[in-house]
This record gives sequence, C-alpha cells and structure tokens, in this order.
Amino acid sequence: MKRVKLSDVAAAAGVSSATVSLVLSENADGRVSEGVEKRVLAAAKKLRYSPNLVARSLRTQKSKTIGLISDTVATTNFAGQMLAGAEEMAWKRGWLLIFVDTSADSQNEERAIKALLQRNVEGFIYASMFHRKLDYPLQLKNQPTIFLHCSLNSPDTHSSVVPDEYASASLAMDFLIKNGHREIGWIGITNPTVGGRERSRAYIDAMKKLKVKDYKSLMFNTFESYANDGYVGAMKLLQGLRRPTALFCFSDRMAMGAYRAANEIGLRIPQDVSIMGFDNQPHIAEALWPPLSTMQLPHYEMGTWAAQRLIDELENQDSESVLCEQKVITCKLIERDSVAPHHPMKG
Amino acid sequence: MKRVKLSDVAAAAGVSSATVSLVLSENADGRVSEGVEKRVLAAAKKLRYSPNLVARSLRTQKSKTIGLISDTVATTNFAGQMLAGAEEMAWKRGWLLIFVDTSADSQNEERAIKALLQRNVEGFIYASMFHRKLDYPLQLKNQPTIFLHCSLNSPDTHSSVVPDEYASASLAMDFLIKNGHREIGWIGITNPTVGGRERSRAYIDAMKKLKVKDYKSLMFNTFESYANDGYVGAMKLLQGLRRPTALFCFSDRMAMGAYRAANEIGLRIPQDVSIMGFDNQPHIAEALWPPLSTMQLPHYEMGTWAAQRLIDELENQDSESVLCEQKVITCKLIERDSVAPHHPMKG
DNA sequence: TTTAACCAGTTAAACGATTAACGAAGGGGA
DNA sequence: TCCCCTTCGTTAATCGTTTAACTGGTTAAA
Repeated sequence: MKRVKLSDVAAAAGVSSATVSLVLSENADGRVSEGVEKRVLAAAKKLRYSPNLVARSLRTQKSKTIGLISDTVATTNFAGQMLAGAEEMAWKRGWLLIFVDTSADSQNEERAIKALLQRNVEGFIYASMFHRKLDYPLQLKNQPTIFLHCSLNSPDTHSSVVPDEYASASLAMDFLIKNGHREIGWIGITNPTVGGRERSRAYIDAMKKLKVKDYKSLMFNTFESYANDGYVGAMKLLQGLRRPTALFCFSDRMAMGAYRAANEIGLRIPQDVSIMGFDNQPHIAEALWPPLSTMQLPHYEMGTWAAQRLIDELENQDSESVLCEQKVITCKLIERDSVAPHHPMKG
Repeated sequence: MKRVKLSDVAAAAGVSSATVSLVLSENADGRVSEGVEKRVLAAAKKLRYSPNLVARSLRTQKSKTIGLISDTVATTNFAGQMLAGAEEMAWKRGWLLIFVDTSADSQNEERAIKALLQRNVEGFIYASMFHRKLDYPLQLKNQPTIFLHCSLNSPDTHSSVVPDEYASASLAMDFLIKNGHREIGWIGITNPTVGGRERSRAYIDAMKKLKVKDYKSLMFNTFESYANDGYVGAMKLLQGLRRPTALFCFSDRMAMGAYRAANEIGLRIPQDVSIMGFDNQPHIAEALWPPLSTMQLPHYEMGTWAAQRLIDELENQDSESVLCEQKVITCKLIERDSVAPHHPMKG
C-alpha cells in the first residue's frame, strides 16, 4: 500500500503535477481555472493525498521543524513542563518540535546539534534544567536560537526567557508581611545558582525595608536543598532563642523538612509558625498537611514563550529584524493553608 | 556559509560524487583504489562534510527515525523516565526519536501520526501514562509499533512492555511477611486500572496463603490515590479494633497520607507500624521521614526496551520475522527505613 | 583468437516535491 | 491581417543523495 503522491493526484485529475502543486499550495492566483481546481481538489481528497514532507523539505530548504536541546529536561516534572509548553505551541502553529536530551555532556550536545542540523531544523531552543547563565554554545553559531531557563553572559544577540526569581521571592515576602509577619526566617542554599542568589537577595531586601534588626540571625543556608537540609535549618531556627513566626524556604522540598521539624518540636502549622515554600512541586506542595503555600514556577509558560518567539522569528525572516529580547516571567503565588495571619502580642 | 555537500567533496577530491558516496558509505568493496579512497576521505574531513539526511531519506525511503506517541507523557516524572529511556536507546543506536504528546485527544493523535508519517518515520512507540489495555489504534495499521506501558486487548500482532504489577506487589508483600508481619493492612483504590486491580490481587493472594482470617477487614479502598485518601484509609485502619502492624499502600502518595495519620495518632514509624509504598515517587519516597520503603517502577527500562525492540525489528526487516512479545518487567524493591521487623508477642 | 572477467571508476535515473520559464489558444485593437 | 496581451497550464530544472547500469582498458581462461 504505497503512499499516494502528487503525480497520482495529477493522473487522477488529468493534469500535470505542477498544476496540482499550485492548486494545493494555494499559490494559484488566477493561473488555474475553476473547473480544474475543483477536479484537483476532489482527486486529492478522494485519494487522501498528504504531501511528503521530506521531499518538500529537500526542495524548499525549509522543514517547519525546530529542535529543543536540553541538558536533562526529560525526567523531572519542571523540565517536562517546559518541554510540554514548547511542544504544544509548536504543534499549534504547525511546526514540529524535535527534542534531544544531552545529559549535560558537551560531546553529546555537539552530536545532537549536528544530528538536528542534518535534518534541516530551522532553529533551536536551548533549555537548561537549572536557571543559569552560560556562554554561547559554539555549534549554534549562526543558528536562530532561544535560550530557555537560562541566559547568555553577553545577551546582545539572542533572546532568552527565565523566571524572575527576585520579583517572585519578593512577592512571597510581601505575602508573609501582609499576614503580619516580621520575624521571618530564611532557609536557603549556598549553592551558587541564580535562584539561590536572587531569592535570598529578595528576602534580605524585604527584611531591610521592614527594618528588622539583625535579620541575619534569622537566616540559615546550606549547600543542598533536600528535605533533610530544610529539616536541619528549621530545627536550628525554631529552637533558637529568637523563634521566627514564619519560615520562607528556598524550595518546597526544604519546606517539607521544615514541616517535620515543626512537627517534632510540637509547633502547629500555621497557628504557631507559618511556612512558605517555593516551586509548587507537584505531589508535595498540595499533599503536605496543611497544604503548602508556595510560588508556582512558570516552566510551562516559558516553554510556550520560547517556541512562540522562535517561530515568529523564523516565519518573519524577511521582514525587518525582530529585536532580541530578554524575557522574565514572574511566579504565581499559590495560597494554601500553611500561612496564617500573625497577631503580634500587644505591649 | 552554505552547507558542504557531496559534490563539493567530489570536486575537492577530483572524482565524481558517486565515488564519494561509495567511499563514505563503505560500500566500496574493491571498487575504489586506495589512493582515491584516501583523497576522498581527506577531502571530506577537511571540508567537514556531513550528509544531508533529508536528501538521503528521500532517496532511500529510510529515515532512521521513530516516533513516540503518548497521551500525556511529558509532564510527569514517570512518563519522563519512559521518554528518556526510549530516547537514549534510540540515540545510542544511531536513531532519532521524535516525541509527540497528544494530550489523550484522539483527533490530536490522528494528526500526530499523520505528521510523523509525512516525515517518513519508520515505526512507532505508543505510550500510555497509566498502565492500561487498549484497542489497536487504526492509524497505526501496518506500521511497526511497540506498546509502552499499555497492551492490546488482542495482543497477537504487536509487542508491548508493561510492569508486572502482580509480581511486584507480591514482592512487596513477601518483604513485609519476611519481616514478621501477618496483620497487614491494605490501602488501595477502586479506580479500575490494571495497577489497582493487580496489586490488590497480589495482596489478597498473599493474605490467603498466610491464612490470615477475615483479611477483608484489613482492607481499605477509595476511588483516588491522593495523599489525603491514604490519610483517611490509614486513620480508619489504625484506629480500628484490629490494628495492623504494617500498611501496604497502593502508592507512595497514599503512604504519605498514612504517615500523617500515624503521626496524628501517635504511632511511630516503623516501631509501631511499618509502612510500605509503591512507585518510588521521587522527592517523596526518599524525603519522607523515615524514608519510605517502596517499589521502583521500571519506567526507564520499559522505555529502553521498547526502543530497543522496535529498532531491532526495523533493522532486521528482511530476516525471518521477529516474533511479537509481551514483555513484563518486575519492580525493584527499594529498602529504606519505614519497614521494621515485627516481633509477635509471646503467648 | 575469442570470450569472459575484472578493475576503477563514471553516468544518469530516481526519490517527491516546488517553481521559473515557456507556450498554445483566444481576444482585442490598429 | 498583424501584433500583443491574457489566460490556463505544461515542461523541465532543481534540492542532495544513492545506486543500477555502463565504460574502456587490461588480463586470464578456453
């Protein structure tokens, strides 16, 4: 059962395949009579013709395909969201997205880019698992590229999209402050990622603005961000001389550890201590008891934006150049039950 | 900076492009002299020639590409594991995997399959988020296809790979029993999935074999499998007249709820009650306190197997037909600290 | 001596589309 | 009548490979 091709349709309609191509690609302004057009359309429909994209791609040097190169995007939920966003948007606009995971290996990356170029992909999305800054990957020279969840050290030439860590963490702090908290503890990481740095900066700025004295004694930082690290930090802060009324955790996983600490010490959440997370980690944030208030990272939207943007660039190559853009997206506050108003004792 | 093509290499080496093709594809047994071969190889290397796969694909009618169609594979960790496994295996064998997420919409699915066929993919992996049985998707008629995490109602024609839910749950039960437990509670779901049915069947068979009387009073089933459902179930069982010494939960998320219940009641894990999960859900199983013993689902391996199998079939199309195979993979027991030996009181 | 085989490549067709250039028929104006 | 436009399609080149068939000269076998 061979695939039906242009010439089959042409034979069925009694015209040349050029005519069929013209009709089907809707480039036939006045070049084909109405009768012939109808015959062609009918024949194509009857034979269920669908164009061979490989042949078209060879001829036109276009593929309507973009590549998504990522370090470890596949296996985590967050990365999956980026992929899903990009894939869906590409799909919606009639493009195909090909995804390759390089496992953060630069040799793999080189091979991956080559493999995609060999298949005539027209542009790339370069995605990172962790929000970071990087240098321009050499293999992508001269290739339309959007950076997703990462940005270039010298961002003059290419667009990127990242979460606004600072603004988002500020939003979280505002939420705690609006609930009457001033003695807010911070549980964060020393690991030098953009997220770690910016979120803690937002915390510090908010505390300064609140004029909380010696807020540094309310801060705990550790290298990693596992549940147990949060547990250790929360134990320290909640058992210290100066017990915070609220805890702002770098990640939901750390918050999970903080829950355990509060529980062991016998503090109720949120009556005795409010807890604010970050990430809205699925299966954790909403499954903890009480459900955790946190910030929803914009992975899906970032993926969407990257694909949208790349396709825009590719479809309007001829028109005056689209300027490159460094897009930031702010996280959404997810209010659940782990933060309650704090009523400072009178006097 | 145009891509260098076969004829460029030919010109540089002073031969025809046919010769270059012959040399480069290593089909040149004795047809090309050593001198020419060397010249060609040198020229190709110098110009950094890499073949245009679109052109090759048009000519050979092969694409070295397979498609992975899935309902919602992208955004969950488990699904990501399947994807990663398949992608990595394909990559390792020199194939490209194109992944399309259909969001469980049959119209999308039709479009996706068509889009992939238009690009000359040679075969499909059809993946499901939930372990289920399904009917043969019409669009895949005559296409080499492997079913991943799902199987056909009439599995005579196509291979599939699924987890062995029954054997895995039996393994979990064995583990509890080996630790001296007999009064084992079950917290499961009524939702009629393969997993729900088979895991509970394994529980029942084990209890029967143990000759535990009226084990039905140790079972709790609810429709969904969220943490809160596990909480409700555990509260009921642990506060009942007949308190089990161990709880076997359908999922880690339910186990997470069971932890909360035990905690509220004042039972220590594992001293007072052992808890066994299922799924090895990342960020949960190892982050709970104490870390949860559970069963690791073989998503990655299944993905690997599916790709391996499909590519085997495609590469040996000519040789005597590979029989279709219904592969099952057993989960691995992950021992952590939530299960302890039970010492029945004497007398 | 004729025939066959071998060597070391080359020529040219094909894969299935797109598209610039061409052409035949008909109509209108001078 | 001659010339030039339209109109409606067709021809043929092209994209970058692969590969069956060919070539022209030498050598071995019959």
